[in-house]
Formats: sequence, structure tokens, C-alpha cells
Amino acid sequence: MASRYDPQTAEPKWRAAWETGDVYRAKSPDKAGDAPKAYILEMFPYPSGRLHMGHVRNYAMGDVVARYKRAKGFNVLHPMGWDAFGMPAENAAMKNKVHPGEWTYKNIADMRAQFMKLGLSLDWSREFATCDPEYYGAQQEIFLKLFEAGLIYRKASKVNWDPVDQTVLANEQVIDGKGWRSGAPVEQRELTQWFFRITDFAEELIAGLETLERWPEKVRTMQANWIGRSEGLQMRFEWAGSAPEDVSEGIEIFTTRPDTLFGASFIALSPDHPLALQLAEGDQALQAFRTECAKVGTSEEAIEKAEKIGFDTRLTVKHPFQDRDLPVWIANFVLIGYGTGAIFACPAHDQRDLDFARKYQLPVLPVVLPSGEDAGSYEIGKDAFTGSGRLVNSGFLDGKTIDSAKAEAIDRIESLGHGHRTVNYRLRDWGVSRQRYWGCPIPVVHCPECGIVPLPVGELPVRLPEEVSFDVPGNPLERDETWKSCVCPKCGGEATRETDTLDTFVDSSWYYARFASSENLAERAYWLPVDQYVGGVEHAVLHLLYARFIARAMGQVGLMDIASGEPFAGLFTQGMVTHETYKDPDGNWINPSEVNFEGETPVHEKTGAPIKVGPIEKMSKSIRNTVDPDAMIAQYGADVARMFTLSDSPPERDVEWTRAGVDGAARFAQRVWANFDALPAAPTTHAATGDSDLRRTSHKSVATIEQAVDEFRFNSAVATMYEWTNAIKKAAETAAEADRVEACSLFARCLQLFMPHLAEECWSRLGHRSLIVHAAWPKTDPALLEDDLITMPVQVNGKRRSEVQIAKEAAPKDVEALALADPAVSAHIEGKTVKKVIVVPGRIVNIVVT
RNA sequence: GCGGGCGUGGUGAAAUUGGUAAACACAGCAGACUUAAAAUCUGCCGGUCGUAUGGCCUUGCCGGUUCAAUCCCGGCCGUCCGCACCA
Repeated sequence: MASRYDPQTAEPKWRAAWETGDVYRAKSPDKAGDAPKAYILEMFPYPSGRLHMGHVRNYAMGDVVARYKRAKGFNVLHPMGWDAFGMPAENAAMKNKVHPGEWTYKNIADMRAQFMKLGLSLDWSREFATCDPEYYGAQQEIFLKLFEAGLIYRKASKVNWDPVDQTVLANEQVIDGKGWRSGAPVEQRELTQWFFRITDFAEELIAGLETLERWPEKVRTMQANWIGRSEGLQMRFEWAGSAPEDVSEGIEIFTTRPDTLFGASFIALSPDHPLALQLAEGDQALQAFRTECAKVGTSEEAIEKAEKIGFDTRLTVKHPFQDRDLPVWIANFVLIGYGTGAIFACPAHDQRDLDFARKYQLPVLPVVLPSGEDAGSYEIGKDAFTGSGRLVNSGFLDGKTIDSAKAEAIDRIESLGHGHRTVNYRLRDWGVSRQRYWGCPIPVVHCPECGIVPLPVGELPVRLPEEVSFDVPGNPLERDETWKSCVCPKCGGEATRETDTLDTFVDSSWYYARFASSENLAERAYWLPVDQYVGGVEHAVLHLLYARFIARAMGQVGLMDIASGEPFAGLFTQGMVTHETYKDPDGNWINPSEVNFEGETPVHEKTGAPIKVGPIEKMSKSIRNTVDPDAMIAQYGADVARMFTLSDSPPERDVEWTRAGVDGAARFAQRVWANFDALPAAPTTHAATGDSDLRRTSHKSVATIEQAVDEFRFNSAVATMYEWTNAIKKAAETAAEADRVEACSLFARCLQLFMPHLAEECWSRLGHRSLIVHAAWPKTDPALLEDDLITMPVQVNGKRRSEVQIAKEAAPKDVEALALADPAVSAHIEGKTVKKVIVVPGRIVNIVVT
């Protein structure tokens, strides 16, 4: 009587066995022997309290790699922890009057229990949460080292202020003018803030991208664009005529188009340029203009619609090459944060400059002539010309290409002493101050006598106060006088603590090093870099850029030692889990579990109201199209849930969660079990020998799966598992018992990557006493991977007409003869001349006839 | 506007990156078992003509290179993502 596989009894049993055996603990370097190391890491989760399907997919993928590496003999580190600081805990505190710490640790406990049920091959011995004082204390120590090294500084600047979260945001955290968490339009505020000198590493961060061969091209491009390196010229325009004595010596500008200097028509300053501020002091009209500029929002829409406006300062500067003066304007389209906050405008070859010039009737002088145009008649209309061409109207640059003109113009400016060749980056220093409670306190004090004083390492960690209230908006640390007051470590006088906490992205920028070892730098060096990192593409710029920076900064102060400088040697960005959306007649979103699909049209399970099926979207609480992993595990088992997230789509693409698809994965589990169940109660221990179809299929399948897993093509690996399962079943009647046992034995060891619980059950069914997690990756027999007799398709004029069976080693001559003799082929070449026969050994035959 | 990706059956997709297009799965259809259903099993399943052997067409569209193109090149169209007044 055939038995069914019951995940509800099998899964807990095997998880208990893994736990008892402590089978996933990474070996310390001295105990690893000859085994090479493999550090497999998935982006650690925020402890929201509930696991979602996205987690399941993310960690299932990392687990495939970790199990594969382990089977291949690597010493594997596959840890887990919690990215535990951040706003949601404070929001919960405000709403439910619960301490953020209590809320967070409760969530961690709940989520850990859910994670355990997935049967992931994690080394839990290294678990930590970033809100553990041990962790953030260590982070404070890093802060002090970086501060000492001059990599952290404090300055007043305009910052992105999120009015809802009541805190500052880094540039990277402002998406389309809105806060990345709250979605509120970001305001500009002038505040004194802490900054990390990420711009010091701009060049290295760009150059390092080249070395990241195992990163997606997309992510590297995004980072390169974000850092935004551009080469150009920085130069000073000197005042013409009566220079205002009390202002600067001239105006510094940055340009990437020094070739168009002869087409310069005016100078434009940012409204926030120091000179603009200075001039505004005695000028009401200018003050009004600056206010006007500040009104425009920072969103995409606002910028798109914003009209270019300008203010004529009536000042003029000298052209560096010609005897003419250029007016100096203040213009709203010039950004203070890029370059020098001032530009020279060449309207003929820059759209923004042209829009502005047309509005204020400033000259438009073309200096680059597109090929085919005549210098005498060429005019600029509505569109600036930004393509390639030859220089005209440009004195010593006439006739040159843009590139050589750039070089010559810069050389000339340098020899005249007006400026120099330079590189500019779009990247800004990373503002890390957050006016929040639930974050890592910055370990410095403000002393009325000594100013900013870093705390000695012995006083760390600076702990967050336990007593805290969120009755009033803003930063509770700011109001906590007891916590704030302290003694200055330098002079011993009264001082106050810094009340800003660190951006939570700081926490996640070095956690991988902490997993490698909490303190031992040699062990960190052993494990790092992470060999395979897996996570969502949404972190392409933020987290992944910060981590690359911090790895270098920590390297500089001796806290990390990675030869390449790069913390993540391999990166894989997985797609999301999506689901159909459902709405009731009132337009309320309905969760899939509440919809009854049994009738002709879907209806609400309780009310019977008709349900409208909407588009497939990323699973999200707000549109209620989530499927609860716990419920799925309870119904189908963890293996099936994991398998399904890997089976249907390539890992980098989104996968749609469907009931039918999960049912399919569940049926697969039963078919697998049926193959093992069909074996004799005590399967033979005789090794399979010789040649058989089943043996060939099995060995080839192992090779195919191995390659697919190596290349992160898990869906293909799964498809091969399906085919193989069908093949084993088909061979059940005909194949020798030893061959079937071998097939099942190989199969189980491959299955372990995807459905570890079921794989253990199967392994044990084969009579093994040890766990399959200890089993090595199966070795394939090369003799079984290649067929002696192969099938070659035969084409006539590129169309497949027949196929021939022939020995693999057959000479092309013989293949050709056989193909030409084939009846199906001769029907197509009859009465025609065979011009040529192409034989691609082992592949195909193509007969060309006319 | 700039940068990047994608486009293959009713659906998710595969194709050793130039060599038999559609593997595997989902849905569907037909059948077996069953009093019946579920479960399970078997067969069919891109379009079209044909009872069939088989023929013709088919990887968004147009063109090119090649004995041979889903794959390479050129030009369109659609779609998704990232960045965006960055000089």
C-alpha cells in the first residue's frame, strides 16, 4: 500500500535532528582544515514581526547556495540577524504605548520562530540585533575611530527634512522629492549635522565597480550613475570694469564643455551661491527673487514644470579668450550642491541655457557645427545642439573636434592661470544624523569649554535611556535632561550628550563583518568578503553603496581587512513575489484567503459579494494581496512553499504566487516520495554498474542541476528535477534495482538544496543512518554523461527534414553520406543540385541545394 | 531628457548564447479507476491545411549578415526599472 508523505510530521522531526546535531555551525578557521570558506549571506531582515513571502524566496535562494557549497566541501558561514533600529518601533511606541525595545525584541522572537519553521541551514549561534548594546557599542567604537581619522565631520547645511518622521534624510533616501519611508514631501532645513566623508572614496567606489564581475550589470550602472563622475574644467572668471571690491576675486565655475567657451553668453549663479547671499543683503529685489526660488518644490513634477527664472546682478566678468564681457545672472536652475554652484552658459549647446537665454533675450552663439551644415547659415532654433561636430567661431579652436577642443581649451586656461582640469562627482557626503530615539547614539559630548569631545572607548556603549516617552513629537533624547547631562571627558566640566542618533543604514553597512566575528579581526579577515550576497534590488544604491564605503573606511583605520576592498564579491538581486489583487463592490481590498473561487465567478467567502480580480502586484499589506507563509507552511509544509518560490520564474524576475502553482509543487513532493516508496523495504546496497538509460539520465541530471545552480538558474534546476522524477517513475518497472537505488540516491542529494526535509526523509528511506546534510555532492560518471550513439537533425536549406542516428565519433564524411541516404532527405533533394553539405560534429547537418 | 533591462503558446517559462523553437510546469480537453466526488494515472495540447504520413507559417515589427538567427548588426514599436535642471 503506497504511503503519502506528510510534511506535518516529517518536517519538525528533521528540524529537531538538525538542531540536535548542530549541523549548520560554521567551523572556526583553525578547525576548517583544507576546506575552503564560503560566506553566504542574505540581506538581514527588519523585524517587523511577520514573515512574508518575499522573505521566503530571498532566504530560500541563499539556502540553496549555502547547502550546495556545504555539500561541495566548503566551510560555510550562513548567519542570521536583525536590522532592528528604525522608525516603525517608534511609531508602534506612539500608537500602543509600548517601549520600542520591547516591541522590537518581541517581534524578533516571533519572526525567529517563523524562520525556524522554514528549515533554513542557518548558523544561529552568531545571531544579533543591531539594537543590542553590544552591537551598537561596537558601532560607536567604529564611529570614534573614523572620527579620529577625519572621516566624520560636522557642518551646518541645508538638509532634507521629513516633516512626518520629523527627521533628516540622506540624499539617497529622498525618492522623487519624498521621504523614502513616510512618502511625505521633503522640506529643506538648515541644520548642523554629522557627515561621513563618502566623497573621499568616490574615485575608489567608481573604480571598484569594475572589479565586481559577479554583480548584476544593472546595479553597477546604478551606482556609477549615482556617484556621477564627470571630468571637466574648473576656472575663474575675473571681474570686468569696476569690480565690487568687497566681494570675491571672481567667479569660480565648473564645466564639462570648455570647448564651448567661445559661445559663452552669460554667467549664472545658484540662488544659494555665497555671492548671491552677499548681494542680497542690500537688495530687496534680490531677496524677493531668492524667496521665489525657494518656493519651488523638489519633486520631479515641480522641477519639470518650474519655469526658469533669473535675476540680473548688473555685474560683468571678462571672457578669458576674447575682449568681451559677460553679464552675471542669478538663475534658479543652477544647483548649489554641484560643482561650484556657478556656471558659464553656452545657450547654443545646452538646452537649459538656451531656454533661459531666449526668455531674457541673451545672445545665442553657435560654436559647434554639425557636419553638413554651413557655418554662414547655421542657426539655433528651439533646440540646443548637443551632438558632435567641428568648432567654429572659436578662434584657436576652429576646425577641431569637440574632444580635442576640450583638451586645448583646458590647456590654454591652465597656462593663463585661470583654472585647472578637475573631476567632479555627483555624490555628496553622507549625512548620518537622525533626530530619533531608536537608533545608535553618537558617542560625543558637547562641552561649553572644549566644544565637541569624543567619548573615550572605555565609556562605551553609550546606552539609550530606558525611560522614554513619545507623547510629544520630535526626538525624546532631546527632552531627556537626565540622560543628556554628563561630564566632559576632557575638562571634567558639565557637558551634554549628542542627541542625534545614527542613520540605520550605518547599522547595516558593517553587520556582515560582525557576523564573521564579533571581535576577532583575523577571523573577520578569514571570512570576508561575503562570497555570495542575496537581496532585493531596491538596495542597489543605498545599502550597497554605504557598505562598500564603510568597508573601505574601516579598512583604513584597521578594523577590516579585505584585499579587494569590496565587502560583497558576488551579488544576486532577486525578484519580488507578486499576487493577483481583489476588490469587493465597495472598492475595499480583499485578501486572497477571503475569496472563494469555487463558483463560476469569485465571491467573498463570508458575505458572498462578487469579487473583482485586479492586476498582479507585489505582495503588500496596503493592497492586502499577501499570502501568509505560516498558513502555507501549515497547509503544505515549508519545502513546498520554498520550492514554489524557486520553481516558476527565473530568480531575478518576479514570481506570481498562485494557488495552482503551489498545488503543483505539493504534487511534485508526493511524486518524489512515491518513487522512493516504490523501492523494496530494504533497498539493495550493491552499487550500480554498467550502462542503462536510467543511469545516463540520472548522471546527466546531476550535471545539469549542478551547472544551473552554479549559474543561479534555480528554475531550470527545478525543471530538471521534475523531468528526472518522471524518468525514475517510468523506469520503475524496467530498470535494475541497483540503478533505481542509485537514481534515488543521487536525486535525494540534489533535492536537498530545495526541499531539505523531504530529502532527509528520502535519504532515510534508502537506509542511511546519517543525515543528508552531511552527504557530499554526488560525483558523476563521465562515461555516462556522453552518449555513444547520438541523434543528429538533418536540415535541407536550413529546414529540419529528418534526423539520423550515428556514432558520436563518426567522421563528418560518414555523417554526410548517411544524411544524404536518408529517405526523408532524398525526397527533398531529388532533382536538385547539392551545392554544399555542412556537418557540425555532434550538432547538426545542413544540406544546401539549389 | 540620460542610463539599463525586457518582448517566445491560453499562462509562468526553456533553448548547452549561432545549430531540431516551445523542455518542465500551470490552465484546458479527452479517457481510465470510482455508485459518485476527491486523489491518482494515461493521452492530447503554438497556428493552419489534412483522416493521416506530412506540408506551410510562427520567438513584438521591418530590414541585414549567415549554409543556419529567439541569439549577431541596423532601424522602428511597446513595456518595465533607475536617475534626473548634475552644467
